[in-house]
Amino acid sequence: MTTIMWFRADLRLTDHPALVAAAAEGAVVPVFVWAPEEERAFAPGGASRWWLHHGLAALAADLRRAGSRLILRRAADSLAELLRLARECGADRVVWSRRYEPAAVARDSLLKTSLRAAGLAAESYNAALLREPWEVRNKSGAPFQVFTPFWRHCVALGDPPAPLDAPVLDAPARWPASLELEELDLRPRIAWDEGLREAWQPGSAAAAHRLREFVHAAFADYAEARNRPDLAATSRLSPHLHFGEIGPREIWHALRTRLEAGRPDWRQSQFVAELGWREFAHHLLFHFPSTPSEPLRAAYGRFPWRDDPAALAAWQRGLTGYPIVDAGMRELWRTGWMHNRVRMIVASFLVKDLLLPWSEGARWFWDTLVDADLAANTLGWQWVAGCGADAAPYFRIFNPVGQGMKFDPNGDYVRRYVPELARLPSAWIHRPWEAPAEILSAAGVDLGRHYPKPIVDHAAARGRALLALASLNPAH
DNA sequence: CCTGGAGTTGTCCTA
DNA sequence: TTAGGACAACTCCAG
Repeated sequence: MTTIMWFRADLRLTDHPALVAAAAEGAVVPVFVWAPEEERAFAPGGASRWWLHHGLAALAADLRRAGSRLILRRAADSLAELLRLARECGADRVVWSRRYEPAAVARDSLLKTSLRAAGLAAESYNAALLREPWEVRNKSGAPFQVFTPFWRHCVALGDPPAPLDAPVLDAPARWPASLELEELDLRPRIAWDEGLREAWQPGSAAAAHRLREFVHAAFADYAEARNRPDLAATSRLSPHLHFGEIGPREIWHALRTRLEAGRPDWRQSQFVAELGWREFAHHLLFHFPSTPSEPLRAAYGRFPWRDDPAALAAWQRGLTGYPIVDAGMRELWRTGWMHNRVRMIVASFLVKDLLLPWSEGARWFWDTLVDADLAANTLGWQWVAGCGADAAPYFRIFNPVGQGMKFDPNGDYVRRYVPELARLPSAWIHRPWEAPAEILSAAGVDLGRHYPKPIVDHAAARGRALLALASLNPAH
């Protein structure tokens, strides 16, 4: 038997049930088909394509070391391309790892039926989640919509299966033709990716390395330090997880091996709960597939969002006049990533201070994040906007000054990404418009020239947001 | 079916 | 200075 291993968001060789199934019987033809049109409204953005380019290069190298290859194709229709590939190499089976985005679910189920109708075997497997979304149900048989009971339930189900070793791959009698990686045209035409190259190394080897470093150095302090964008206290595994360069089961068992003896309660740790949020996001996306574009709470459909292209542009470029917001937006633009605490701050600012639609923020994140993930992005934005599952209460409006002083107390994060403020003392760096004139001039800052004055007054904007939110309540 | 407790990440005012 | 309560109402979920 010859099996096509259809890679998508599972760019690794370990803990890969589909690959193990493929290798168990006969030859394996590893394939990646670039078909962004099939993702509908959510084709990968620029930063994701950059990561994908390098992630595919890394996977191809891993496969070469295993005596195999990665066949690359560009197609408008994955089904037709897989059928063509099967003819070219005499394959009689196609296997893949499941995806959970609505467009992918629809495409994959149709594709499975069609492959079988064409006389090929077709099987899908779980490489991305601890549990399948349909396996997790509350006591009434419905999907969960609140995180805490969801995660309690998941943890009570016990440890997920142990990760699988990378299988031995037999080559097929004849290889189909492949494009060169450059021909997929995933890299930017103009070289804006310098910051990404400095910040990231895609690939499963780098992911494994990052996990080892994190467990060794940062896990113990994670619950506190994870909120500090000025420290390197988070795992930064999110893009690796999104592209499947490492799987959650591998993380789970690495933690178990490392921590079980000294810290038997590790399953209740904050970091493991973050894996839980990733699971919860996929659970919600699978069961509520309209949420990437529609609020889960229907009342928010009539929220009075503003239309203000100038304010949106100021937010996107990091020119709002609120240093912690601008630092975050510039970190995103430069490195393709933003610290989680700062994601909440900038999102709250867009949605509540500027009253701009959460979907605009989600769209910008989608294009600029190397870890852009439809499940996580949708949950995060709807949570901040208050219209999602387990959402923030309406009165929770982040104060960008208070958040800055609390979580970037020395201003180092702001200084790194907003260099025009670098010489301001910590006491003023999160509120330069309140600094005495002599402090500003000593720091070389001319507000309105070197750095903008605040584009909205936070106290006034907060009042406006509370009024707008109250308008959703029929009693008002 | 009913009931009651609870719900990631805040802010601001008052005593 | 600091601690505590108000800030809506609703829906989810378990018992």
